[in-house]
Amino acid sequence: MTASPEYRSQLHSLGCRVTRQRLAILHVLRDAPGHLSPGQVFARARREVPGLTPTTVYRTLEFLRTHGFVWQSSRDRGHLAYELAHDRHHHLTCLRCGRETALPTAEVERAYGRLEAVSGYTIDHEHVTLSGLCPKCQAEPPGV
Amino acid sequence: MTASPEYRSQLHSLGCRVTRQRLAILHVLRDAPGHLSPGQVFARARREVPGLTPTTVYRTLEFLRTHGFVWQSSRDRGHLAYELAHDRHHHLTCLRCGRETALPTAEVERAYGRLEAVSGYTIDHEHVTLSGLCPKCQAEPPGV
DNA sequence: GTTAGTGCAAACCATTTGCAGAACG
DNA sequence: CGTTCTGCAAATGGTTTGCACTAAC
Repeated sequence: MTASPEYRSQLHSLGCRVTRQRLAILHVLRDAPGHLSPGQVFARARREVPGLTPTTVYRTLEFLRTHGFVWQSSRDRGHLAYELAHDRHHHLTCLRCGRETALPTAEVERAYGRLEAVSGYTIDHEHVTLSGLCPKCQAEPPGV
Repeated sequence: MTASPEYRSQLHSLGCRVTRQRLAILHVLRDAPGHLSPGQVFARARREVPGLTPTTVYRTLEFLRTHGFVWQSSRDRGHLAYELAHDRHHHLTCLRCGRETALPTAEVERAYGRLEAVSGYTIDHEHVTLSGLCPKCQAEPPGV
């Protein structure tokens, strides 16, 4: 969590106020390797802003989403997850060990492009998080 | 909701009891075109079993899932959805009008196959529900 | 008759909302 | 200073759990 003139100016140019809470939440998302749940964002951002409340986290995440700062996706057990939007990469989450792996955007686009052509739909790429078994966990015995 | 000797025998062979509630919920899922939320399952199954409770629906869906009768997937706004497992087809849900369209399994397999090859993962096809805009809604003005 | 399954009520947890005070510009 | 944003507290809604009763076998 270092200084962040980029975020300051981005928020400012939107006519929005630059608050410690928004900066802290942006920092948390920037430093996270993959997706974070609202609860995880709250736990980490509270370290930077002690008086922070979950309410503010939810409102800020929704604010950041509507302004294009973060992407939202559906994750396990039907809960929401957020990630910074600066680079649009896709994730594969391992169902067993939880590890997240980035997917080449080009491949994902190509895969969905075929499905779009077949169906006529415009597929909403951002809202999909793929999950499966990573190579390591495939090699391990299926027990546990 | 007709007679269902298939479900009776399937349940029976597992050593599980054949109850009106389980049969009703299986009928509801069988007659549904796509995914259903627990709440939707409850509303429909209650018509067949008046005294049914949401509790039983949740427990039964979890029971059916662990025994391979239904698939579970993450849907919009981070909620759960279920569908009968007998035929593995994939769905595309329109974000605006909610219409569900079946996708040719072969195409989906091919799309994911590429991603699996690139990543080394085994992708869990069943837990993904794709969403986007259907052709009709794409043609309509973006307002509202 | 046993045991699994259900209904009821209450608990639980993530998320949302109303409102008054604090902070940004 | 005016407006936006936040904190607090309470409400909400979907989901889970404990326990006693019912029903399947």
